[in-house]
Amino acid sequence: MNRVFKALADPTRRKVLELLRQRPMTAGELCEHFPVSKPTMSAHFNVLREADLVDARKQGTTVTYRIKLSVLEDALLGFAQTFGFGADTPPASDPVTAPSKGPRS
Amino acid sequence: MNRVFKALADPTRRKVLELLRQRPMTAGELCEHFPVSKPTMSAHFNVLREADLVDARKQGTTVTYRIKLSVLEDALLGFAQTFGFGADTPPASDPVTAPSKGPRS
DNA sequence: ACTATATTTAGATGATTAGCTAATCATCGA
DNA sequence: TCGATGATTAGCTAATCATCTAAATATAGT
Repeated sequence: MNRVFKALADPTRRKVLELLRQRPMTAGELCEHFPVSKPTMSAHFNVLREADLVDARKQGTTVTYRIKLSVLEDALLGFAQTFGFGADTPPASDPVTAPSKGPRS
Repeated sequence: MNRVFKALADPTRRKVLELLRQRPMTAGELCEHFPVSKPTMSAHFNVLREADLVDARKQGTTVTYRIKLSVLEDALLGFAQTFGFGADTPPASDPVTAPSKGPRS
């Protein structure tokens, strides 16, 4: 999950995900949307793959990237629920800070 | 919003936010929960403040940090809605990729 | 005014990151 | 088999980042 947030920290990568939300796209197709070199984009794709946010499928000479929506959803909503918003699930009762569990005072 | 995601990219800072979810805490109190030096924590607090995720209130010699839940919620759920989950709002129709607007093909 | 406490600032360092160009790999069509 | 195309790898640089120690600042209490 740390990797997911690290991946989301870069605006280029967030925009890649938004593009992939519409439809799967090849590496080259994605590259056309950004003013950076293809190797740079390839590195971004790697970060997204290592975060398990996208799936890469090679077909012939092209690689098609597809967003893994459920992974993004789990990370995002899971974190959101920790703070009590985004769903009906109550905020986590953090054992560290829960009553009479913390080492404080 | 970029600053928010940058801030969330570090696990220490995410944990600070989780601690502040329970109650406002002073800088020193927060520091006790982490195995890093106080100046390092101070830097993390700065990042969180610049992302507008926390509010710093000085009282005498101590500084009390308070989470700004609405800012976190707006960023998190706003982004989540872009992808169609987390709320009843439909996913954004990205003008860049919407039909007959993109420079593609 | 002096001292102790809470926190931040300054300055340095090692690690990571985003970016580039050039080169390589892999696949397809002729 | 060659050459073109799509994509990644290698190797580099500049910038950012997390961390540290030492010093500075600010406030409170004596």
